[in-house]
Amino acid sequence: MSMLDSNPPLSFFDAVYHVVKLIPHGKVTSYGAIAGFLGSKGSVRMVGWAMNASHHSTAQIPAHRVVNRNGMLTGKFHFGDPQLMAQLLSSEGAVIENDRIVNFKEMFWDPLKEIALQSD
DNA sequence: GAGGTGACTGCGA
DNA sequence: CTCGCAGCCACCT
Repeated sequence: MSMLDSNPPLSFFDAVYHVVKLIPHGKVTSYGAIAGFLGSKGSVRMVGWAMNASHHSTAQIPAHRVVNRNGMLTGKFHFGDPQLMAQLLSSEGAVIENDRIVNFKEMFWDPLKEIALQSD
């Protein structure tokens, strides 16, 4: 079968998209948190790569809610307009200052913890 | 089939 | 404080 015909149960990208779509409004998370939730803490790069491909996905991915561990808007240049990411986050209650979420700690949403609590 | 790439992270100097 | 390096793995050429 060709690689285009591959039909895995759930690709790594899809898993990332699933987690990102679970991020509540007004909350944000980090690449490392997502990678840790997926069980591959070392795959943080792949998470970012998945977000890059999120544009290719038809589903709406709130990629603006994913930032690095410092709460910095590292991927803001991938939204077409560099200000869009900060604008979206700002509209959700985030305080952006110098391309960084000042209240990042307050808005941080850890899927590994939050989802685990919801699961049971 | 093999090599290059990356929206990250942690540690060392 | 800043800067550099290694690790990790799926996707693309």
